[in-house]
Amino acid sequence: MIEFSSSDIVVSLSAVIVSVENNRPRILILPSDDNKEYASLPSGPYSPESHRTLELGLKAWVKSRTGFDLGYVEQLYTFGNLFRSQILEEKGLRLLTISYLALIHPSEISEDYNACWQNYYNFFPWEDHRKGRAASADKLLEELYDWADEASDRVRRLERLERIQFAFGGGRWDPDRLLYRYELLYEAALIAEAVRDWNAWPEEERVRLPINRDNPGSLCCKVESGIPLMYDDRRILASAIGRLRGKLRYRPLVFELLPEKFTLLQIQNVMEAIDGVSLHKQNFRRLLLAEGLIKETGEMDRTSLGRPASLFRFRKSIYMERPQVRMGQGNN
Amino acid sequence: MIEFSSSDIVVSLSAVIVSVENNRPRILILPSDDNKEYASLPSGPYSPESHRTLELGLKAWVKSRTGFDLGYVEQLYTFGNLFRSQILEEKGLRLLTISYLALIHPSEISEDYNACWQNYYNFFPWEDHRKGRAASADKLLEELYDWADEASDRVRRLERLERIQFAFGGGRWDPDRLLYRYELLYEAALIAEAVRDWNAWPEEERVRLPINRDNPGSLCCKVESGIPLMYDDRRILASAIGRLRGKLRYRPLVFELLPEKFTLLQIQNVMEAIDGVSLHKQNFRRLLLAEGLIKETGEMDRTSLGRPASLFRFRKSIYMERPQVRMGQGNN
DNA sequence: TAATTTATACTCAAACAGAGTATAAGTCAA
DNA sequence: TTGACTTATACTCTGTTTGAGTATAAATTA
Repeated sequence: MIEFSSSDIVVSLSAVIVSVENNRPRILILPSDDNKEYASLPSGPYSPESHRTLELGLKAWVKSRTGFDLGYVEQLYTFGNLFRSQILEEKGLRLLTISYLALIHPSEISEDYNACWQNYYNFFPWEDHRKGRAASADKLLEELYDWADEASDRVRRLERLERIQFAFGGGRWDPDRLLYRYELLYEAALIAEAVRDWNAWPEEERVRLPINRDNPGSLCCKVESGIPLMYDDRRILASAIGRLRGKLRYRPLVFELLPEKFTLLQIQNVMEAIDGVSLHKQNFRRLLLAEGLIKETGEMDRTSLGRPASLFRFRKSIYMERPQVRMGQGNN
Repeated sequence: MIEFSSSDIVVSLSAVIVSVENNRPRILILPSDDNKEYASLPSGPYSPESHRTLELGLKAWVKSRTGFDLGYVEQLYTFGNLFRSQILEEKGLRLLTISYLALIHPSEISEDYNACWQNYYNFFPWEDHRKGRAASADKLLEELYDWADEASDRVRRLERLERIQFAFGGGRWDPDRLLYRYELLYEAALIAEAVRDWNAWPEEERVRLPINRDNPGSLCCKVESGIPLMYDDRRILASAIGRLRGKLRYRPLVFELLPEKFTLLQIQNVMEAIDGVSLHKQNFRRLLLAEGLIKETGEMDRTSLGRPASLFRFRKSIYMERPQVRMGQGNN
């Protein structure tokens, strides 16, 4: 029926584990140790003999390594292309990685385990527009225009300009296009991994040779384009955050990142942290209340400055009826 | 580094290959032969030694088997849970399936290869609401209410009713919830596969025991709930069509299913075929023209009855700038 | 020539999104 | 105790989008 063996394939599960603390969106990483130059995403083997489903396997593995019970878990993408792990490929093995997005509820987070959380904007500094357009976004944009000018002919140049426009410029900044931006930057060799991987790729598949104009001949990334990760882990991270941002807009996932009771501002802060944009407070409030997804508890939050805010709770019962959590745009 | 072997895993690539012909949305299937009771999706091995990427592997395999060059290809989901292939599991192997959605451009379709196309509403008869709400949707809804009544307690019953409401009833029919509906029907044992798989599952994981009230004791599905497929192929199909419907709303994928030049009605017909709903013609026109994704050719279509329609062409150049292809709702 | 069919233009009202003003209810520091 | 500051919440205004419908144009066929 299926006439092949797959002993030359190694299957792993990688997880992008997200939580939000104090307006900082963070992910769990395994820090680089002496042997490794790069940090990596938590990644474990897939053991069909001990787990009925992929997701259960992932949860069990994460639990055993970090002690965290994952809340929301969603499969993202399966990577199986060549040039992902040189070590395995030298042994004639192909690495197949099934990536997951997972959210951790604040109640799960114990103080004694604070080692490996990293603000994810460390990996995508151009993505945080909460205090106005990120400076690095504009710097990268300049670099991208240089890249467009290097195109071999006019059509190709225009195509590059169009992609740049779609990713970074034009009308409104779209947080959901994170992955698209990352891939464009990679292609333009403005991402450290692109430089690192340059030699591994066959000649005809290589991205632009990164040339530092100030120091011709050297391979380097001039601008702050974030911290690199192991293998293609930063790409996986990009797809996870992009997906999270998109999904937040039409499914009530925020509550997975909020305590049992919360104020409207807390919801807004989590949304803003993840999206990297700031929202119009009054309109955000209007939308949230119109949704009917939350219910007033009658209690007040007195921990913060200013007029106390009502505490709300998520109405799980109505979860399914109203899938939309729309959002406003723009600063106050 | 990754300390495990995966010789007990078998990896396959499955494809849901879609085209639209004459207002009928179709998929490619491998018909059941003498050995098999069920038809299945085209599915091939993943051979890392011969293909650089998963997608290239899929394309090559489909090309060799069917002669089709796939246009748009998108990875969907990777299935790796237990109870997917009894045959392999008896040998101690786990089947890992990476599923894909692929679209075939009409120009690719040769007349001599017409064997294996099937209208996908044959598998989801409750999904076609182009001529008003599908009769089978209402029949299934009745069955689902019976299922809700069978719940062990009040809370569980209300939860079921809520899910039923979300899937089938309430305000507006949402074509994007196809997968959700399929999974609900499966759980309520209204899908033939649920009955077929019933014995394979461990006791505590089983879905409802399907009882035909008219003929107590027998396992059966009373209503027309579509043609079953091999393994969990119909679930894969459901996720593919659901995804296609969703994506069509915010990416200009329709053009992958249309000839080089087309009338506005042709676009609408393809959209309606895939979504299974009918749209307001004038509003659809307004939206399409506002998008700027299409350009008039100046030519007219004289092949159909009535006033000739302008022929348009897809403006690829602007592809990236305007990702949205919104749609109106409702009948004329 | 009239009935039929499809295309296309235009109107109208309700709902919604973006932006802002106004006011309430707390804290904190002088 | 007052006034500056901070946050919450209510409400307004306007332009856009959406859903639904009317009107007219341009072809075919009986």
